[in-house]
Amino acid sequence: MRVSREQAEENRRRVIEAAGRLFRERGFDGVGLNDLMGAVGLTQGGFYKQFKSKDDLAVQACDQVLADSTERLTCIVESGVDDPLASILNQYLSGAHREQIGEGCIFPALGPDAARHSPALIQSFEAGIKSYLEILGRAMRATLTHVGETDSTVVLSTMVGALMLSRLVEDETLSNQILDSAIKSLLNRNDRPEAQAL
Amino acid sequence: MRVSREQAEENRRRVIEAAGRLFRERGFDGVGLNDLMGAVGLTQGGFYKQFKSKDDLAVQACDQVLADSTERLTCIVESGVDDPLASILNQYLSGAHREQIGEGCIFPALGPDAARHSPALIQSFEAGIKSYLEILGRAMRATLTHVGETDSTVVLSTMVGALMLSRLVEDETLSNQILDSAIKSLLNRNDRPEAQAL
DNA sequence: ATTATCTATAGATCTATAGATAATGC
DNA sequence: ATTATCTATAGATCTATAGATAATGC
Repeated sequence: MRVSREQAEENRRRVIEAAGRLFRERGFDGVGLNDLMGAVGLTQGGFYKQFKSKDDLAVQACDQVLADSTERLTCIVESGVDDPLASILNQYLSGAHREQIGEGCIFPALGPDAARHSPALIQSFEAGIKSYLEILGRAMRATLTHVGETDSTVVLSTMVGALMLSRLVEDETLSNQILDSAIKSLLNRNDRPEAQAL
Repeated sequence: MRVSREQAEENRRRVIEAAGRLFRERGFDGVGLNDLMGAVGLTQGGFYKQFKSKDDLAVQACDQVLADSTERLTCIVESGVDDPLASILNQYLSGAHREQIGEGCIFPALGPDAARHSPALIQSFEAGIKSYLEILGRAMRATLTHVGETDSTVVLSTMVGALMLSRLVEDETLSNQILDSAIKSLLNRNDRPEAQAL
């Protein structure tokens, strides 16, 4: 029954990862301890030897998800691609992201849920939002044609809102329009082609 | 114990109204049948004589909330005010709206929750989104300085995303910035003062 | 007589804890 | 000997149902 200390640490890591996915898919209240432990082949009895409480795991899982997401975004910005903002928007505001809620951005998946939970969870989200804003700001500055007026908060708000709404619309034409219009709006705003054309 | 038929109908109406507030405040899973019936002074035993299931009530409550919201927005647009879009944005993206989640817009309060629930609930939200888009489109067309490029989906996405994010940020300066930048962005985009200035 | 609401409860589920088991680590 | 995980269960809570109660409505 007992496993090595490294294996136990690995199990713990895998539970946190599974929790990140399951919470995004089903919400915090939609996942029980048996689901969380069962997702990695364990039983729920050992849960409290690994975590202080379900809320404790929720915070750790969200921290992990946010760390992964911000790293992915940072990689895009630092890849040296021509238009990092366009790269980010095209990935974020895609049908693939819309369908993969369990692997997707945490804000449109759990934002309102988190706002109702423990202060620790809100603080985790707040730190994540600030990281996102910082990275988006870098992406906007790295975009050559940028004219430098739009606040990065607007970019994030539109991204998060569009993805969330796109998941509430079964009419696929409208769902795609929500995503595509957001991309176009954020890139046009950034480039201001009309103003430059005049 | 028994009350008149009109009183029963009134009780039913009040349960639906209380449900709309409680669900937005605590999420669908955060409210029990005892909370819902207790909010209007009844006991939970009578619940199933009034509603088919908790999910049935959820759909009715969301329909009611959306009907109320769209009527409020329609009133603003039809009030003949100079800039209906600005009126809507200033109300929607305000600190007051941020603090009053129980009386506020349903999308940033329950959007992700709804996406996980029954198809009936998603359809209710989808119909609400289409109504919002239609009204926002009217508001944009009624705004004199409008240049007619921005999709109403972008306006709604930014509104919903900004309000949701503002509730996840305890740093009030940033929280206000998220709201204010969204207003400014959506009005500027609509007016295009820079393009006109050239 | 009908029925809106009540009390009571079944049955499921969820978080958390207790103690047993069997493998690791000294 | 220590401990990671297991089985088992306590205690709370939640949805839903059953049957009693007392007022309405014919």
